Amino acid sequence: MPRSALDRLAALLGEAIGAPVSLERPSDSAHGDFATNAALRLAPTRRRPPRELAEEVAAAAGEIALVERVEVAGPGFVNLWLTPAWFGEALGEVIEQGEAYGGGTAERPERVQVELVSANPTGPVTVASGRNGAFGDSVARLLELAGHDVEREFYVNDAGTQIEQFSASLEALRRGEEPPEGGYTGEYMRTLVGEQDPIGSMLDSIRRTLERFRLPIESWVRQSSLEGAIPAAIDALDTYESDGALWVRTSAYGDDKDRVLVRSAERGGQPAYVAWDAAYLRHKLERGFDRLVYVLGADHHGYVGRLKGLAGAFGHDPDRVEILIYQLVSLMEAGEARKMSKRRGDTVFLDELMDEIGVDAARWYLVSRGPDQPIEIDVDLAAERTQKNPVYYVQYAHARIAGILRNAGETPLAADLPAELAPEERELIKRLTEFPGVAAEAAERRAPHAVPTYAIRLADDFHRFYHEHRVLESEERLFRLGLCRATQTVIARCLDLIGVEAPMRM
RNA sequence: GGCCCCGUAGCUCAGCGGAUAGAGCGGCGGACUUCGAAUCCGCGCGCGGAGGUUCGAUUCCUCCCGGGGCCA
Repeated sequence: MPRSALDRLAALLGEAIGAPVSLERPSDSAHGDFATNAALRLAPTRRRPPRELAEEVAAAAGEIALVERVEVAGPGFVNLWLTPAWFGEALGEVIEQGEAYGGGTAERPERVQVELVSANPTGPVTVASGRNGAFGDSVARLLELAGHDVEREFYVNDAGTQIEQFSASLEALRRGEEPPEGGYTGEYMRTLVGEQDPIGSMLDSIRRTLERFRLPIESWVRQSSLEGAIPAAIDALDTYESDGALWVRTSAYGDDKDRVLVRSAERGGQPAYVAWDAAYLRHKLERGFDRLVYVLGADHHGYVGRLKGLAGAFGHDPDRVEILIYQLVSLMEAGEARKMSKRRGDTVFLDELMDEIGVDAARWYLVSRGPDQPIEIDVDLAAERTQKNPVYYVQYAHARIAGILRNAGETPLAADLPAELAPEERELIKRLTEFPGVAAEAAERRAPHAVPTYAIRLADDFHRFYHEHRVLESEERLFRLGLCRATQTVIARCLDLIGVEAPMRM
């Protein structure tokens, strides 16, 4: 599906040479507005010298009306310069499509469930869960933009040993005693002593925190509500008995070993954790999602094989289950690493981080690193560093544009093209045409950190344009107002994808 | 012991097998009589190490070193 003026150009070229073509923006603008390495890629399969193929690609490109100039360079690159008409078309479609620009790129829209955060209701949301939420929610937003139907779900672990520890700790506090070994000793526990329903109260707090974090949860599922569903889930699985225990044959579906579903009578005969996981997974599968996305921290990477194996053991395609793993958030204090523990209250809560640096900086910070990259938060520097957070750089570009449009008085809708485009205008428009590709790729790769990276570049191009050119008192007023509006739209979209506000003033 | 992730500039990080590897922060020096200076411009031989695959490797493969995590 052609996604933008850039993609249509690539498609045209691809058609001409009978192979897919991707257009890249060269780091050096002396190498054209866009360049393609198609000849280099094609050389091995067509058994032809790359330069020779490049000449043919160049000839084909020269036939396209929107291409102004073309050259063959280096080992076989083809560099393209585009006509003002192409720039006008590119800008026009951003203005015309507005908020829809860059959307609907999914080839096969799916019903997707994204399970995220799912923090134990035994304490406030930590920054570690904040990363889960920031990452997972941005993936969800990217999938929505691409055209998928997404539901965010929070799984409440309100049963099991953690909850027992939690309750026992509270009981001890109520009696004025110390919590048991391994119990919950965090400060926040004191506020729960008088609560009728401490779990429910904790859940309310979690709900408020996530709302403040601009993370909409469409569905909440309580683990305790699944207990009755365990027997039926077990019946539906591929299982066998051994040593008095009941096992599920996950190893037949990609897991590295089988798992105990129900412990042997000597060990209490209780369903194991895996049985709960199975009941929950079945509950998800039965709701008709095409895809189930789990967002889990690196400490849970052992779940990948288990969950996919369970899906297989239910007779479903394990590929319907997709597990996104992100590396952990660690704490630095006074130059030393600190092990975080919610039980001990030895952690930073998401609300504290938001108090300290604001919601926008927090969301930006937690999503801007790749999921495979561990995040270290230096508690001493967090507030100081945030003044330098690039989120403000991007927001400022948006506010600046808003100021110009306010002064302009009317809403510009046309992209009247001047006779000649300034270099800064060309760069900015090229950047805008990259957005649909960036968003689509970020969605496909589940890599939301590409969005802030792109947003910085876009803001950068805008600030440079702004510095060099007047908008209102210029001959190109209408065109430049259109360029501003288009830029503002795309910046706002980027910020929305990562849950950051796009301010009209700062 | 097995498995997962990471090692890129002083610091924090980008970089779907392609040209001379990029940003932000910090540092130094410049630019406001003009739509917002929270901005712009200039100053940078850094891909942990060794092999391999390839026309071409920061990117893919193997081993080693160094950090983090999970399981046993």
